[in-house]
Order: sequence, then C-alpha cells, then structure tokens
Amino acid sequence: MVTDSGPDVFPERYSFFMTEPLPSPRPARDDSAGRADLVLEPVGEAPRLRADAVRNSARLLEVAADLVALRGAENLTMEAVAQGAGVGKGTVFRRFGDRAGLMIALLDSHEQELQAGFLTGPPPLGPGAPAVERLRAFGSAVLRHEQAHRDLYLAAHIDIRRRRTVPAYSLRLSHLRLLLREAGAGGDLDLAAHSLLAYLDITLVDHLVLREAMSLERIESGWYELVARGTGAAAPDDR
Amino acid sequence: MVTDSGPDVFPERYSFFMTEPLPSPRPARDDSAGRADLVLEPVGEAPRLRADAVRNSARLLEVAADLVALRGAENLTMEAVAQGAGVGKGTVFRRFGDRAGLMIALLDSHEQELQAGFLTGPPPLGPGAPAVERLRAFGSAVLRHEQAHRDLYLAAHIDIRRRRTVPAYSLRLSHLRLLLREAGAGGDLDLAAHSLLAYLDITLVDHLVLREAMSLERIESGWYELVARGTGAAAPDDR
DNA sequence: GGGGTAAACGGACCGAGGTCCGTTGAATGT
DNA sequence: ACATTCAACGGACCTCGGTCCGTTTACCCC
Repeated sequence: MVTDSGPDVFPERYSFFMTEPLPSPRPARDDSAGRADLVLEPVGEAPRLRADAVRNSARLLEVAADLVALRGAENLTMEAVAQGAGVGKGTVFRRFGDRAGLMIALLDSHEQELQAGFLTGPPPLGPGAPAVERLRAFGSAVLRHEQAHRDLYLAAHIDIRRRRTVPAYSLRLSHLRLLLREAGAGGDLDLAAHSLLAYLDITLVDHLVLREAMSLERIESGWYELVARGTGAAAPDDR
Repeated sequence: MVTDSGPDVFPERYSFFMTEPLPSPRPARDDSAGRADLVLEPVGEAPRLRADAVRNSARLLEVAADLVALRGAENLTMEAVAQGAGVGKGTVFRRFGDRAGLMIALLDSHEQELQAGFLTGPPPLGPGAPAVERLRAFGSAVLRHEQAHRDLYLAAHIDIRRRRTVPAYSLRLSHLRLLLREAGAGGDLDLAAHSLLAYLDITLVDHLVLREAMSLERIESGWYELVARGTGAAAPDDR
C-alpha cells in the first residue's frame, strides 16, 4: 500500500548507514534479500529531491551538528533544529522521519569513515592482513570509533527496533561473517557474527566503562579472547 | 546528599529485579560494592510505606497488568493507569519513578519465577547438575522466558541506561560468572559473562526471530556453541 | 483524643516528539 | 511566458511523559 509517498528521508547518496527511504512508521517488510555476503545495494533509486529540499536538508544537518557540538546530542530538540535552520518543524520530520533518524543521519559521515577503514583502508583493519588479524583490528576500531562519538551513537540507539535494521549494522555483520569464514571458523557464522557485534554494542561498552569502571584496553582484550574462541576450535559440540 | 527522599519506588519486598529506592533521576553512584559473586543485598532497609501508599501501589500494578493484557505494553500510558486506579498521575510517578520503572515492576513477578528456577529449582537449570549443563539450561530458560513475556521485556528495555543496572541483570551476571568459573573457564570471566548475556538480549533475539526469521531452536543451538567455546578451550592467546 | 509532622496525593502545567492539512512554489510540458 | 501538478513546506495541534507545589491525611507521640 503506502499511498502517501511518505517522508522521503534524506540522501540518494551512497550510504551504508541510512535506512531505506521509508523510515520508522513502516509496516512488516520482508527483507528476504540481502542474505549473501556484502550485497551493497545502493539504497535503491531514491526519488530525486527538489532543489529547495536538498538545500534545507543540508542546512538542517549543519545546524543539528552545531547544536550537538554545543549542547550535546542528549539535549537536541527537533524544534530547535527547525528554528535554527529557519524551517518549520514538519520539514525536519519529513526529512528524517523522527529524532532517531536525524541522529542516524548525523552519524552518517562518521560511520562512512569507519566503513572506509575496514573496507578499503590499510591492513590490518583493511584487506591484506590475515582474517584473524582483521577481526582483532575490527573490534578495536569499532570500540574506539564509537567511544569517540559516544553521545551521538548513544542517541542514535534510542530507537531499539531500528538498531539492527540499519544498513550500517548489516554491513558490519556481513563483514564479520566474511572474516569468520575466511578465518575458518565453524558453526553458525550468522549467529557468531551477531554475538560478536553484541559485544561491541555501544550501550554495553558504555556500561562497562562507566558503571563498572573497566578500561577500554581490558574490553579490547576481551574482544581478542572472543575472536580467538570464535575462530580457534571450530564449534566442537553442537548437538 | 539526596535531601529529598525522592520517589520511594515500590517494594521493600525482597526483589532482585527492582532497582534500588532512588530511580531514574539519580546521579553518579559508585557501585563499587557487589563485586563478589552472588551478594544478594536485599535492597537495603526500604523506608516503610504508608498504608494508603501500599494500597495504591497494589491497585496500580493490578490495573497496569490488566491494561497490558488488554492493549499491549506498547500502548500503556501512565495517565490511563492513574485513571484506572482512581489516583492522580503524580502518584504513579511517585511510586514507579517513570514508565520504565512501572514496566520493571510489572516484570518483577515473572522475573522472580525465572530466578527461582536457576537459583533453587531442579537440575539441570538449578543446582545439582554440572556447570556446563547448567549454563546450557540457563540460556534456554532465559530465551524461552523472555519470549513468553516478550512485549513486557521489550517495553522495560526502552530505558537503555538502566538495562544493565537493574538487579535482575547483576544477578544473571553473577550467576553466569559463577557457573563459568565452576566450569573451569579461563580468561576474563566478567567480560565473558557480559558477552553471554548480550547474546540473550531480548532485543537481539527479537530481531533474529522477527527480522531474520530464525527459529528459537537455532538460536538455542547458537547458545550451546557459545557455551562450548566459552568453557572449552580456556582463552589460549590473550597477549 | 488531639496535635504536629512529613509522607502521600492530585492535577495543573510544561516540554518535546510527532501528525495533519491547507498553502506555497519548483519542476515540467506547451 | 504560462498553466498545471504535486513535492515540499509550515506551524497549529495533539499526546504523553514527567515535574511542581499546594493540599490532604496516615502515622506517631503525648
């Protein structure tokens, strides 16, 4: 159905982070595609935006970024963004769907940076190093990256349901799956990848660092352990 | 500090699930205690509630449970609960702190049931079976339990920051730590326990089941793999 | 029983996310 | 240029979580 074209949510840019054109208030969805590793699918043909829409979009992101830098992602209000950009509130929502959508859009550039690192960057994070090395580096990179943009990532994760449907997540997932296979890991690679990503979850790491006063180095070591276990003795007993 | 006694949030009952008397708007907190395994600490001496408060508390929970059963946890509004119980909205907030607090309170009885299962129930979930068996059973139990009360658990997890500070979480954590040690696992047991719990996260499981169409059995098998890896070859390479 | 005190209450109030719908104006065809 | 169309806009409006503060009342001590 979906008669109204719905919020047209952001970029035709080639982004792995953005969710597809229809944002939050979207029904079931089959999602049976994307099973193979590293299917990129450039977000489909996003319907071209009007010139003013593009302009506003850019200004909104700019203003939002400024406000976040100024008062923290926590205190960003949609109204303030609209006002700062000189547009109506409805425009902000039309563009980004909801608050989480805006946060995700804000993260987009950072996320692309990280992605570039493990997709095409220099080893051991990028291609060229043995899979296990890359796995280890991946964890460290994600840990440090998310810590560096902590409040933005936290704010983007308020929407519990979208956390794992966002392209950025699937990309990380595919990447891990690929490396795991390459490393000769056995067992259910899909689940193993999810499990590894769960360990890197910003909310978990944040908890460990802040509430349990763990050092990032310790958490990193924990990641190395996980990688070693996940790739070493391939799932002995499944039953 | 804390001059205002603050919302007195619910029960002096011996609950592992409820958070301590001061709810959401509470500052730093050191939490340096509770490091040892299975320190129970009965939530301290909760200041006795007035009779009317106890009465209202009970009615509120009753009404809330009814409404959840009727319209789903998703659609539960604080106002409706207040109205249904014939009290003011302020009373609801005074009692439970916030929406998440109410959800958590609603989960309390279910959670205690689960806890009874792995603390004092029959093997293999309860004491008596070898640690590895208990670990396996623990995962299955949690998976099934949370699936059974899915929407309530999901609703209770909207508060990202509290998910891992709630007693129920620490209890599960201690339990896993204990079993891991008993099973002769090596490495950082604390992190291993957190990692295992992350796999059982209701939001992850929900995603796997709903969006990736995985069967609960498959997810269970994944847990067995994790347990095998976590207890089997104790962390070979830490570096 | 009476009086003092602080817990508990109630509901007006506020802020922010999100929706709706009448209006504006960019794109496109002639 | 002009007309037509529909994407995009704007801001009033709604809902709901959460707060505040003046009022009520359970509890305790005399």
